[in-house]
Amino acid sequence: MRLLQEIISSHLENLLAQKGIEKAAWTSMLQSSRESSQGDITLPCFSFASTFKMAPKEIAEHLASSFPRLDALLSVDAVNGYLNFRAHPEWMAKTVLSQKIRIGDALRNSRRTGERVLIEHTSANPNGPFHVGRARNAILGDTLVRLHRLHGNDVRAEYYVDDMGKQVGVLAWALEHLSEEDVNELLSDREQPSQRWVDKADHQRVRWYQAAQKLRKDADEEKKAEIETQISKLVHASEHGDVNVLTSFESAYKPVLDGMLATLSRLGISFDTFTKESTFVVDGSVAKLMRTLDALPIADTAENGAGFLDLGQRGLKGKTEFFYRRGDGSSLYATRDVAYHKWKWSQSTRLINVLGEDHKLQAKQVGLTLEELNQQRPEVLFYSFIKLPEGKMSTRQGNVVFMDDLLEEAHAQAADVVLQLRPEYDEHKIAKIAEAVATAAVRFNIVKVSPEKGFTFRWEEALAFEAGSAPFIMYAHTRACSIARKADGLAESSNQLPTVSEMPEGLVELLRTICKHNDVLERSVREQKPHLFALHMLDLATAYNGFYRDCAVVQNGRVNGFAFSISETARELLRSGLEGLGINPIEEM
RNA sequence: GGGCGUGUAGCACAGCUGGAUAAUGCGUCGGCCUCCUAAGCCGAAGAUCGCGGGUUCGAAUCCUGCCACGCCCGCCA
Repeated sequence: MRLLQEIISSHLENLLAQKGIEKAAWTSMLQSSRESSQGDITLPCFSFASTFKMAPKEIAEHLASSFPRLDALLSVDAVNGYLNFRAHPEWMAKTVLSQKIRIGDALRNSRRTGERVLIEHTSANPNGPFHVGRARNAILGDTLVRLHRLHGNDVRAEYYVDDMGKQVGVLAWALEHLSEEDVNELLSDREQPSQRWVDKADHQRVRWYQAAQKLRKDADEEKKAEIETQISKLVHASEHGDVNVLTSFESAYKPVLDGMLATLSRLGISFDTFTKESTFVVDGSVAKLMRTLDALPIADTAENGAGFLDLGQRGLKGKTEFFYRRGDGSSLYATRDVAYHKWKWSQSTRLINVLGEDHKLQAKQVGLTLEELNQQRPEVLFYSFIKLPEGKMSTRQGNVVFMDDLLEEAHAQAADVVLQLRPEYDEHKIAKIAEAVATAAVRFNIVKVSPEKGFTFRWEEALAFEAGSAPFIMYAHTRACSIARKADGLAESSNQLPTVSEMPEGLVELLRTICKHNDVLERSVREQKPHLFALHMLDLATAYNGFYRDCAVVQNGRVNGFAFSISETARELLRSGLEGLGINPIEEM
């Protein structure tokens, strides 16, 4: 539709310039119609009233009558002060078939934009399995990665591995000091973990972590002090770049991380690069950074020698001290994050981070510090947490839904549905479809809502396979695939472009939706709003279903060439769009 | 206490760079399989856009006060 807007814009410019109205004054007002029954593009004329010295209604009428007749437009109407433009269906059909609407593709043929984007997402501490809450980051991040690729950007998906500090220290300590019996005894009051995952390292080792946390909290004072001393020693060593300790940490968390990545892999999520937090301690860049920060005008030192920046001078409200060095000289998580970001800027021209809302303050501090170092702050996509109907999702309280369990349940329920709907399919085929449907439903359920909305996880919604869900879009795609199979090898009955009067509503609506496709993708990528594209894909599927209802592509053994071309275009957009959402575009279901 | 975010039909959610009759899905009620896969299609009912004030020709959208909920306010990560 952007194309149409540009066409209208160029003609409008002449008309309005005669009245002395500059393009800048109205260009943002020329927009997609809110009231789609009235037109496709609308210009509200109210603000011209004083310049024209006419009522808005008359201005719109005047503009409508003097607007030139164009092939691209079916009508130009004035309604109550609005100037409404309706796209000509024949023009839309020609535009769609002439490939002016770029057909996106997640894997190949993308138009390159030349933009290099580094998207960091997930970066979860490798201390236990993903629950649905933590997975929102991965799903949002991976969708963003895919949409950027679909749009033609060069994208690198990066996982920042938290391989030092307290959390990994606790895990490493536990694995060394606690036996399986110790762990079982410490966690005896908890629900036993699912037998299904006993061999999966993330589910296995998290018990050591939990047991250690329990000891740190509940053991007698003497024992607690001993444990704290041992862990502190490890953490301290890691923060000073002790390679032996870091290596032992790695052997503690690596299997956990691999287990977590296996879960993500089932959802179609993968990473191009992994960068370890310790890298920047070991290579000296953190120490160098701290010296640079010391020299800043807003830097200051606390009584015990700790270093901080007074970000209040840069507009930060509330607590304004941002500590980057402890009294003992070691770095903090945030310091390393600044060093990491400096390095990231050396790798790419655009940085995007996906972070939970709890990181907002931290991200602000890091951003301000980067600006203080004459570097840009990264773009950040913040998301709110997923709650359970019973309350907050928390590993500690055992109040969680593990992604592994959700996927198993989703698969089982999807398989039931397939079996019921397609009893003729064999076991293998059912399993394949069920897996695609299950993972798609789970991803889509999360990605379709705006990230800042804190939503409550409900099984029945995550496992909905009807309209408004991923399977609805997948189903429209399988219909298009089915038509393509049927049409293969058949003779064409005609290949004429129909006239407007011959075009049914379903066809026109599909053309309209296809014309919007890349506008939505572009906006989704520019504004970091994956849900916009997800919702557009629902619209596209709905529009395709309307086309399917109104236009017979294959009839009496003959293929309508025109309708088939439109169907094929929609099929390609559905396929690539589904891939952009991380959904396997299966051809039958 | 301070900062940030959210509040839209029974439920969930879109719209928030101001524009017309507030979009969509679930649920409810009613209809459609001799016809390219009915995981579909068609129709109906259902909304004081949290509450009050302000700006404007025009406010769900901007400003302001209040209320409710979430997150943050470690020399933790």
